[in-house]
Amino acid sequence: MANEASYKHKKVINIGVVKELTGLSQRQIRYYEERKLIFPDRTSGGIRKYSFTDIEILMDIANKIEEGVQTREIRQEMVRKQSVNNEQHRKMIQGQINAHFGIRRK
Amino acid sequence: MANEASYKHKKVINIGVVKELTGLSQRQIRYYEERKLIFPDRTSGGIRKYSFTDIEILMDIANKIEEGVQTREIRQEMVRKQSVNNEQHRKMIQGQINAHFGIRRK
DNA sequence: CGTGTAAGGAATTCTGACACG
DNA sequence: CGTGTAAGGAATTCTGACACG
Repeated sequence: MANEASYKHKKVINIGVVKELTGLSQRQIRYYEERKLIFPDRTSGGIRKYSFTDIEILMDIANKIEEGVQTREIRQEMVRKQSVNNEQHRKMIQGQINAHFGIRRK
Repeated sequence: MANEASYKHKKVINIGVVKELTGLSQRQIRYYEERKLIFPDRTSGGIRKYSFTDIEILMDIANKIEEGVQTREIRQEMVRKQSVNNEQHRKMIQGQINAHFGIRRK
């Protein structure tokens, strides 16, 4: 059976449902994509497909917008967090490599 | 944050995606509904909405059909399993009630 | 019984633009 | 900057029916 968590990231949801689940307008949802805050997939016909993760992100965005944060700032924050994650991930991988090979000496 | 597992049961997926994910035709998917094997939601406009659970069920159905099992038999099997589950659930609840109140005596 | 298909219509989504600010 | 809206078109989905078997 497939990993359950993968459902969360699978892009299968139309904008109409995203609208229902987030309370945002289609205009808002598309605008946040234009501002590079979300990245839906597309069908061959051009229909946007979102994941549950996208929906969670959109709700976070909505909160920040309400607080007066600009999309530009939200975007910068996302990029920053991403590079932090990448760094943490790099360190973790390196740690695993060390655990396997690093300490041992001939 | 919402229970992650709830994503699995949320009916948000259009038949086109279900078709992609299961490899079944729209005709087949709709027919299995007619035979009461799956129960998608509907939008106010009448568009069917499926969950990831529905997709899993559809893949099970597809396997059984391939094995030559009739929809009628699959249906009966589902009903049987459901009543077993209900019975187990009843017993479990009763067990919890007993654990709380049953053993103690004044 | 289970599935394909053509038919016509309806619901949904898409883009680009104008508007306000 | 962020969002609403009317406009026209395209992609998607729906139902009921005929067909084969």
